[in-house]
Amino acid sequence: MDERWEPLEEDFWNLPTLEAARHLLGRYLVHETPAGTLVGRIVETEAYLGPDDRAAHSYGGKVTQRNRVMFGPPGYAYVYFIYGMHECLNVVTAEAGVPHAVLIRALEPVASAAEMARRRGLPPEEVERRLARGLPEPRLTSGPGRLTQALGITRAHYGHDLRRPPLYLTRGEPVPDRLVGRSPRIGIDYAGEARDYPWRFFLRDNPYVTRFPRRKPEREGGGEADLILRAKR
DNA sequence: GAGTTGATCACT
DNA sequence: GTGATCAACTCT
Repeated sequence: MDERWEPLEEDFWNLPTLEAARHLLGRYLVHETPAGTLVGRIVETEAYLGPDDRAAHSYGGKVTQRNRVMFGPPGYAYVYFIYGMHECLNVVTAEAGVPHAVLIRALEPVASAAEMARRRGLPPEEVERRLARGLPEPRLTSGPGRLTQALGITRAHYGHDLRRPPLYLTRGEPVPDRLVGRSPRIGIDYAGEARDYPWRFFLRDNPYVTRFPRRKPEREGGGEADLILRAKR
């Protein structure tokens, strides 16, 4: 039998946020739409641990219209709009009152890639051909703004329970530690000391993981997800 | 390196 | 309420 499509274990939502971010890797994100069931496998995440994390929207602990769902119980969607054009999806983690969330940064397409291509403004047949040949098509779902566009996720999903259709998580294909990489988070240079926290998790050598913008790998291998430290400022 | 608009914040 | 600032990004 195929466990990939089973619901997430219910005690997943009891995990501390950094473990949740690590163990979201390999899971399937499923969106059932009239145009098809869009599915991607999570290959990159970032943890945001307010109120002490300067990069988190919940930094400082103040509840706003935008961040309020982060303060609620885990398992719900925090979708925000950024740079005037992109939507980003987070999974709320940690118990109510602890404003943590995990940003989904990249997916690997699993089903309905042609429909994802349409939504992304890419030629569906061409994309399907590439994927059928085993070639990657990162423009589909590589990046937090791209994957929401590909799966049709918007602020209309704000506060949605990610255990329920039409948008939910399943067990997917679990990932062993040796395939997990770790690094500082992307795009938060303003966040002071928090910019160096290694709270980004990704699948090693997966073509859908976003590139490293500003750091060099320090070392290789290692059983436990090993650290990649920033080179300079 | 520019684009684009909404959320937040410091004020009136 | 009003206006300034700037963002957990993407594409050229």
